[in-house]
Amino acid sequence: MIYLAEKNKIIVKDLTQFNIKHILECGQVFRYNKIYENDKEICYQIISGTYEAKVVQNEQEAIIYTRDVNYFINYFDLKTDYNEIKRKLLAYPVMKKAIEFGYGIRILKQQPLETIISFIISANNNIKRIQFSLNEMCENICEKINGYYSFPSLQALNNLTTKNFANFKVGYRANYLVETIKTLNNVDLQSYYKLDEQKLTEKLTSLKGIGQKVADCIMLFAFSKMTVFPVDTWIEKVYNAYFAKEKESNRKIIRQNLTKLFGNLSGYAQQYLFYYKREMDKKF
DNA sequence: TTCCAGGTGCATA
DNA sequence: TATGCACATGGA
Repeated sequence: MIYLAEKNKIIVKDLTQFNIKHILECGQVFRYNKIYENDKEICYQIISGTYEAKVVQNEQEAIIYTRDVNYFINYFDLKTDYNEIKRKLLAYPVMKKAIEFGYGIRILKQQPLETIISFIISANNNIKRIQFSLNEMCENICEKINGYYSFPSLQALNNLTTKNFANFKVGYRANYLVETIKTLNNVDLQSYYKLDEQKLTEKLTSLKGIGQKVADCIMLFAFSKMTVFPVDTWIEKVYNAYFAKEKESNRKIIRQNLTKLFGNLSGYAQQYLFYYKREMDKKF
């Protein structure tokens, strides 16, 4: 067990497989804020649906302060041993640097509705503006309770027009969002947890603004499907740098090859590689 | 000015 | 089934 749960906090002792910076900044989630950072510790606020936590991490431990301990034990997937996963992934030589760099990544268990909306906005966009748009949306239609804005319910999202979304700077995705929200009124997202990868892909890609890549992200970050390998512009770069014999730009083929290579560890591998490549390219 | 960012929809062949 | 273009937006 890597954590200890108390009434209003979770203490994570094993920092070889939990690093709040890696977890939040690896690109899987958008609604978080760095509250402060000094030479001793770092503090983030994270909002998921209507839940909120503040995480303070120093050299010895990470403490997750929250009213909803059980929610965040599941959210951070604290019952899974990531050292075992990383050990298996190290069988692939290219993974070594990526895992050393993002050793504290954990794949979050996010809420389906929030993940769907977030990743529709993510298409052909950059992370900074995805965060901006989501925050604008939340701050405009949710009330500030206990110092933060929740993610809106489906009911609240129903009130938003294309023009509203345009004001949140989602660009041409505004209409996709309105259409998908309309469709979701007749969908039980909880029932999607039971579906296999193929069925779930069919359901998700039938929604406006969701293709293979966005569906993969939703399956990975909300439905814990570890057999998927979302291929975006960064993974295409990774593939051509470390895996390809000759340059490949067909993302369907890239996805086929990577899922074949990593099997049921695909989702984990993808996230270590994405974070590593993106951060490395930022620095130079 | 052009390119790029966690791509998708749609028309066309 | 595969290919190519349009699509908002703002930073580099």
